[in-house]
Amino acid sequence: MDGGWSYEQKTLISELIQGMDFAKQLRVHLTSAPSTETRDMLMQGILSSYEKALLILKWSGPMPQSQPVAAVSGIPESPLSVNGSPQSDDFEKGIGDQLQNRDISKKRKMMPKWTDQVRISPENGLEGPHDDGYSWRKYGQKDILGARYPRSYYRCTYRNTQNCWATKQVQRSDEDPTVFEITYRGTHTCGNPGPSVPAPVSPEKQEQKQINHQNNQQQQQQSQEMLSKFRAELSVDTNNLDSNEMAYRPFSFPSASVRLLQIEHCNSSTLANVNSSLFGSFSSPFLSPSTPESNYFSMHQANDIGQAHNVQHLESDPTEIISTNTSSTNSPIMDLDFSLDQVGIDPNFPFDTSFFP
DNA sequence: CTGATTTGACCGGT
DNA sequence: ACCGGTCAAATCAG
Repeated sequence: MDGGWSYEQKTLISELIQGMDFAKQLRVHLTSAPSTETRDMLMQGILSSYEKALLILKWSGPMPQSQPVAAVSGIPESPLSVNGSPQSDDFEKGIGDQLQNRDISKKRKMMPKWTDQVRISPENGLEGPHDDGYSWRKYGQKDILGARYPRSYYRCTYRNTQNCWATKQVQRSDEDPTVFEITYRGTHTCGNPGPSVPAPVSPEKQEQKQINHQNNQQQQQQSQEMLSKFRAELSVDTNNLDSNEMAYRPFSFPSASVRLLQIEHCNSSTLANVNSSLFGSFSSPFLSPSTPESNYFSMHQANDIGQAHNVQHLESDPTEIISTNTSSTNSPIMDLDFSLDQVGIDPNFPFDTSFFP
């Protein structure tokens, strides 16, 4: 925390340098040799370098003072944010060993949480069979006070088998039924990113179906209308894409929805985690070019990541997308206690904290 | 038959 | 006490 460079810091620097080096090589490669293998290899190198670096940052005493606010530079509208509380205590307790029921709820509470608002304009549609690669299992539905539509709860299918605690909630906006609000909580620790997985059924799709059946007739009509429109093609809103991002995108996508991604609550650790998620999502197309369901992020150039009004562009199924946290199975990166700002990582640079063996 | 969804009960936090 | 989130038995679907 003080004075000269510790071993960790040196390693950190070296990792970052290495990562940058890999990135440079990759750039060269992208412009010259289209060898997929080399590209992937370089990408792996980049990812692992950054991951190591991040880990080091985490374990070598993140916060200078007890005011994480400074690190995050403030998340104004975040209600739950910025409490300098020493959360890592319980958190790490939970991580290493078996999950005790009491800890779980605590742990969940401090899981990273972000909300993704998906709007579908009437002209647009959604084509459903989209999937972020994760498979979700619905475990509940609730009528929410003051909300016209019920909220659905999903958890990762591999919760039991792989101890993956990622969950999401889907809530249709009452004012604008074309808007779905998807709240993701926790990162996937299952190794089931599933670009290769055929994408089971999109839960929200079903929800729409279900809503059609359940709610009153007006809503039914509305929903059906929507469904059919969803099936039509989505238009791509490129308003928020900056040219950089465009250049990064290796492929075009046939349909897309515009999604507003806002990080809802976070303390510093959460924020960092979310950021890694964002990057992970963004980079996924690079890792698996064969996947048509990749996610695209357009980070809205925020000097202050804390503001985090990011826009993600993806294809299809507006209610399904995103999430994509990328955690590799034993990535303690979950609990990073720093802001990427600090280390000066270019938010535009796509990288993925996950790598699949 | 197996796995996913539904839905009322339950539980914990406020 | 209320409300949101989760559980789990019943039900459904492939």
